Amino acid sequence: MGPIIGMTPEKRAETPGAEKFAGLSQIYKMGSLPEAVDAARPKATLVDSEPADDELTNLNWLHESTNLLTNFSFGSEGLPIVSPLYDIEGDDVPSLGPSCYQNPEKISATSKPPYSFSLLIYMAIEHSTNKCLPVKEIYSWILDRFPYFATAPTGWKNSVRNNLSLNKCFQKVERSHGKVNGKGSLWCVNPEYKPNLMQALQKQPSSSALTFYTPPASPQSGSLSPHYLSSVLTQNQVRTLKESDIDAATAMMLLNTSIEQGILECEKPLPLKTAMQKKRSYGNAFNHPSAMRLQESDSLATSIDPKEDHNYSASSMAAQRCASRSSMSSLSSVDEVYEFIPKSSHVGSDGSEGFHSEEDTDVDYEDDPLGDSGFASQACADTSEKGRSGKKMRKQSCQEIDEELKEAAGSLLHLAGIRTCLGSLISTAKTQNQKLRKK
DNA sequence: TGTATTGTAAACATGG
DNA sequence: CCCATGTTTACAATAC
Repeated sequence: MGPIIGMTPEKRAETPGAEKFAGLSQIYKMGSLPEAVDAARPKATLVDSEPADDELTNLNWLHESTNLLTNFSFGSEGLPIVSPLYDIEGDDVPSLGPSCYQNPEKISATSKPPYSFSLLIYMAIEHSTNKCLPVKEIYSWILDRFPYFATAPTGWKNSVRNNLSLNKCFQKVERSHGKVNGKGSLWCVNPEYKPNLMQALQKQPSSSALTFYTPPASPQSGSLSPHYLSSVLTQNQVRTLKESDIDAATAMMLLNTSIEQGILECEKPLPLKTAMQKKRSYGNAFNHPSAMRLQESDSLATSIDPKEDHNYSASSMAAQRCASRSSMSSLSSVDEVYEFIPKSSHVGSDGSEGFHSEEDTDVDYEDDPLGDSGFASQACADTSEKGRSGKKMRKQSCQEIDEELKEAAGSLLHLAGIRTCLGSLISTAKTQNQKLRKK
């Protein structure tokens, strides 16, 4: 492969499609997340998308994700329980300390690890509590586990950075401005590629990697159980809501995943963030056939340069996202999706295209005829406040807003691939609205 | 043999 | 200016 075509300097979420909807675009805008990861605690672990690969269509990876919530407790599978969730910063997670990491990696202290840099990075990140690490921590982790690098030429750090930059498996998350936490960004594993990384890791000769990352057998491999998934999500949600300081980035990815997963459900392509547009297609190694198949049939109307398209992640990522199976079907409404977003990350507060969340409804618009939708309710409420022109005006206004709501929500949900939810959602809301009006 | 992946090196930009 | 970080380019080695 020759030199790779230059990419646009702006790697962040600038997908035109996403820009149209500020709400979503903000949601996908990982890089701009305030307190994205610094605020993270043992947190809302990502509920990853599930590629429609045969090997990955089962819930192994999802189960693994669930296990992430429980500190990788694979004990039930008879696998060594190795909790990678020791807190690097020595926070609230019981620190097991590196001593419990006298894993086999260290045995080969002087030999080169059998892992590629991408896997090393992946392991490092996965070991972290926040599932995000600055480069320096990644260095440290690798050095700690693989002393080989202590004596290796310094070029390996360059390789690490190079890999982080180029490998689509890794996402950069900006640190929050206010926090003096060193310079540089935090790096996370792109949930989309996590299954692939795990798969790659399992293919490694090292049994330690296997015991470490091999997901347990799925209780329900093959197809998604909404209940199971719901329970996972609920667990996640509950945990999330308990945290006062929530990892917005994770929640974003969670939402991202959820919505993306819904995309496939409805087979509606969605232009999403193109944050992972990278030149050297490291991530292509993890593209699975199903994704490619979808890509072929994908009518995704992104404005990705076709030249870049085959090589970079944009379309393949979209396809891969589309390949992600999911949880959206288990969500009864948009609100359920948004419940996973920490309030701090809710959009619309800045007057952007407010796709208001439930919290708005609950707090401010209790008498909202469209209780499920703060979006319309606010407008209705405002109208009502001014509504000295009588019920007729108000009714008309609300009807108009209903229409707008349907349109807006329809567009958004259609875009998000969760349109299937819309029918029931709106009809329910409409019914409620009518009932209230009758009163 | 060609291609894809991975590793490595180096140049450069940016920011603390 | 130094250093860490991040990006980009280039090339080599390797596997398939």
